[in-house]
Amino acid sequence: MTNRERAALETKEKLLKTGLKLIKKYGLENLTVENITAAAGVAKGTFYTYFDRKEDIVFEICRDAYADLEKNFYEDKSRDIVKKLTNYFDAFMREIERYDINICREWIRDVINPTTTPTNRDSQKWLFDTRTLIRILQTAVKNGELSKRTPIGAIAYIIMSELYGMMTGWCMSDGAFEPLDWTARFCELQLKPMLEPYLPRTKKK
Amino acid sequence: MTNRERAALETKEKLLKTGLKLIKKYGLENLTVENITAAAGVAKGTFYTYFDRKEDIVFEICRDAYADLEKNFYEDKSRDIVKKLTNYFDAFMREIERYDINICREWIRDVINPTTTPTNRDSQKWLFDTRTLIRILQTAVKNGELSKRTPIGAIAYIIMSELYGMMTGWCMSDGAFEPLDWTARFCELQLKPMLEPYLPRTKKK
Amino acid sequence: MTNRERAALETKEKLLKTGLKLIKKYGLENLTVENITAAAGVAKGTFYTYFDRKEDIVFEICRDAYADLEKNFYEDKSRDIVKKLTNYFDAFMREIERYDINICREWIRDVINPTTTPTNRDSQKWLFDTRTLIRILQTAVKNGELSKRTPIGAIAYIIMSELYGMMTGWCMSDGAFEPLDWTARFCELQLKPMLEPYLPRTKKK
Amino acid sequence: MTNRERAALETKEKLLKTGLKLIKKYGLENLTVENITAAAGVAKGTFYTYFDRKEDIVFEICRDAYADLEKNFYEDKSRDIVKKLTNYFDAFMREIERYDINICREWIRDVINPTTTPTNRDSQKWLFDTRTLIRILQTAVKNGELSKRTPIGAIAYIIMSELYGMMTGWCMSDGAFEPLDWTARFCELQLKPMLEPYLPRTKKK
DNA sequence: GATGAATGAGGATTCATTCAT
DNA sequence: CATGAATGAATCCTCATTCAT
Repeated sequence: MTNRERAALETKEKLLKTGLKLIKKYGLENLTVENITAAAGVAKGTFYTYFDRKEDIVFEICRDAYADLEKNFYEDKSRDIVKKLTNYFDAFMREIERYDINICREWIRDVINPTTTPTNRDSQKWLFDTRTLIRILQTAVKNGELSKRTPIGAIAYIIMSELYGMMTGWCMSDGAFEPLDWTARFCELQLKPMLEPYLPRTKKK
Repeated sequence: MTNRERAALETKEKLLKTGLKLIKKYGLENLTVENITAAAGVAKGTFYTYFDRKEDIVFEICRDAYADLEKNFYEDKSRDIVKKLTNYFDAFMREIERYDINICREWIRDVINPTTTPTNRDSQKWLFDTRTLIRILQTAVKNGELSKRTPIGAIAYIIMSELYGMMTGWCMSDGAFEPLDWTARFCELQLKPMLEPYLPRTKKK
Repeated sequence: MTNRERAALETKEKLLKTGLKLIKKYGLENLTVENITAAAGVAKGTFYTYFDRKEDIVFEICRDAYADLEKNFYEDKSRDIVKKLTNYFDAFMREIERYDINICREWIRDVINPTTTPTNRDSQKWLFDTRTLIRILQTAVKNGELSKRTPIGAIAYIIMSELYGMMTGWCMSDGAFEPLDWTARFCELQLKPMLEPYLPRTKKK
Repeated sequence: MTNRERAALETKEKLLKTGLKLIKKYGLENLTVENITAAAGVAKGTFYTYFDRKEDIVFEICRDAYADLEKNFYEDKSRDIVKKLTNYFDAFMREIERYDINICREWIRDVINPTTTPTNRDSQKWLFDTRTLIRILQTAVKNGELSKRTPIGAIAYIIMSELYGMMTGWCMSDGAFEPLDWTARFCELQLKPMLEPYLPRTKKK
C-alpha cells in the first residue's frame, strides 16, 4: 500500500467516524454533507470521492461490523443451527442497539423510502443483510445442518422482515420494546418451529 | 347543517378520496399538494382549510375506518378478552392491507421520522392507535376482563411496536410476509401468555 | 380583470423589464435568478410563478414585440410578397439589434445548445420565429401571392437559418457585420430568386 | 525524438482521437474530462498535461486539418484569387461537415459564449480561422493578386461572420441548409463583388 | 369557505482544475 | 510524464405554506 492509498483510507475513516458521531447526535436528516466534511476537516467535494450519495454513509458505517458477524457465524462451534442463528440474530440486534437509534432510523427509512437508484442499490443495509442471511443458510444446507429442500429465500425474507419489524418497534417504543428479549423470544417461539421441518433427523433413532 | 357546511364537507371528502387514490398510486412523497388539489378540482389553498400539513391527509384518510374498529370492539360479544383483542388486531391489519402499501409506508414513516410539531401531534396514526388500544384495555379493566394491576401502558406500547413492526415487514417483504398469519401467530404465541397473568380466575373453580 | 389579476400582470412585467435590463448589461449566464428577483423587488420563488426555467425569460422578453411584427406584416399594403417579406425581415433584424447583443446571444445559444425539455419547447425563439414565418407564407399562398406548390417548410427553414446565421455573424463581428445591410442584400440576391418560381405570373401577359 | 517524447505524443493523440469520437456522439457538454480520459485509458490529470481547459480539445482536434487547408491554398495553382478563395472556403466547409454537428456546435458556442481567458485565447477556432484568412489575404496582396488598398481586416471579418453564420444555419437546419451550396452561392454572389474593386486590372487591356 | 399569488427556506451534487507524489 | 485525491465554487428550482382578497 502506497502512502497515497494510506492517506485516502484515512480520509475515508475520518469521514465515517465523524459521520457516525454526528448522525448519532443529530440524525442524518438534520445534517448537511457540509456539516460532516467540515467536522472531518476536509472539503465538501471530498465526501463524494468516497460516497455516491449522502445516504450511502449510513450503510458504509456498519459494513465492516456486519461483515464480522457473518465471519463469527461461520466460526461458531455450536452444534445446532438454530442455536447458531440465535447467536447470530442476537449479535445482529446488539449491533443495532450499539449504533443507536438515529442510525437505526436511517436503515429503516431506506427500506420504506429508498432513495436508491439501480446503481447504488448495493448500499442498502437490508439487502446486504438479506443476502448475508441467504449465504448463511446456504452454507448450513451445504454442511447438512439444514435439509436441501429448505426454502431458503422465503425463510430469509420472513426473518429479515421480522428483524426490521423489531427495529421499527424499537425506534418507536421509547424503551418499552427490548430488542434483545424480543429476538430471543422470536428465536424460541418462531424460528425454531419454522426450521424444525428442515433439521436433520440424526437424533431420532 | 347549513348549505355551507354541507359544501365544506363535500370538499373535504373530495380531497380525501382523491388523495387516497393518488397516494395509493404514486406515494405521498411523489405528490405535491397541488397535484392533489388539482385532481380534486379545488385551489391549492383549500387544502389548508382542512389539513394543517400535507402529511395530515394520510391520517385523516383512515380516521373513520379505525374509529369504527374501536366501536366494533366494544360490540364484540366474544366472552374472552384475548379473543376480542385477537379480532381487533385482525381487523386492524385487514384495514392496513386494504389501504395498501404506499399508505402504510407513510404511516410508518411518521413513526420513524415524525414531521410533527406539538400542534399537530394528534395527526399521527400510531399515537391514535396507541391511545385507542389503551382505552380498550382500560375498558377491559373496568369490565373486569383484565386485572386492575395490568400494566396497560407498557402492554399497549409493546403491542403497537409489534403491529408496526409487522407493517414494516409487510412493506419490505414483497409478499413473503403475510400480515394476517403473522398477527394470528402473534396473538396465539405472544399476546395470550402476556395477558395470562392478568386474566380473571373465574373459570378456575 | 380583477385587482389580483392586474397585480399579477404587473409583477410579471416588472420581472420582464428588470430582466431585460440586467441581461443587456451582464448577460444571462452571469445572472442568478435571485439577482433578477431582487432587482425587481420580489421573492426568488415568484420568478417561477411566471417562468418555468431561468432561460425562458429571454424568450418572453420579446414575445410581444415579435407578435407585433407578424401583425404588421398582415397589414403591410405593399403589393409584392417579396417586398412585404423584405420589410418583415428588416423589422425582424431591427428588433434583434434593439434588444442588443447579450440577448441575441441567448437566442442563438438556445439554437445551438437547447436547455429545452419537451414541455417548454414553446419557449424557443427560433421555433416561434419559424412557425410565424410558416404562417406568413401560408397566408401568402392563401392570398394567391405565392403559388400553391411553394415548398413553404423548406423555404422557411432556409430563411431562418440565414437570419440566425446573420445574428451569429453580428454577435461575433464586433461591428464589422451590418445586419440590416446584410438582410437587404440577402433579400435582394437570394430571397427574390428563391421565390421567383412561385410568384404569380399576372404580369406576364 | 526520445522515447518519452514519443510516448507523450501518443498519449495526446489518444486523447484527441477518443475525444473526437465521444464529442461527435454525445457533445462536449455531456462529457466530463474523466469520461474522456477513462475512455482513452489515462488518468484524469493527464488531460491537463496537454490541454489547459476542457474546451481546448475541440480546437486542437481540428488544428492540423485546418493548418493543411492553409497550405493547400498556397499551393493552389488557380490563377484567380477569387477562385482560390472559393476553393478554400469550400474545403473549409467540407471539413466542418466532416467533423460533424456536435463539434461544430462547440466551435460556434466558443464564439457566442467564450469561456476564454487572455491566456488561452489562442485556442479559439474562430480567431485561428480569422488570422489564417488575414494571412491568406496578405499573401495575396504581396503576390499582387489583390490591391494594396484592400481592407483586409474588414473583409476577413465579414467573411468569417458569414461562414460562422452558415455553420449556425447548418446546426439548426436539420438538413434544410446545405452548407456547400450556400458557400458556393456566397462566393459567387457576394465574395466576387466584394473583392472586385481590389482585383488587378491586368486582364483589361 | 375558496382562491392563487407570493413567499423563501433549503442543500445536494457535479466536475473542472490543481498539485503533491 | 502520469497519477488521482482533494478541492470548492457555483446555484437552480421545488413546493409547502401563508394570507390578502
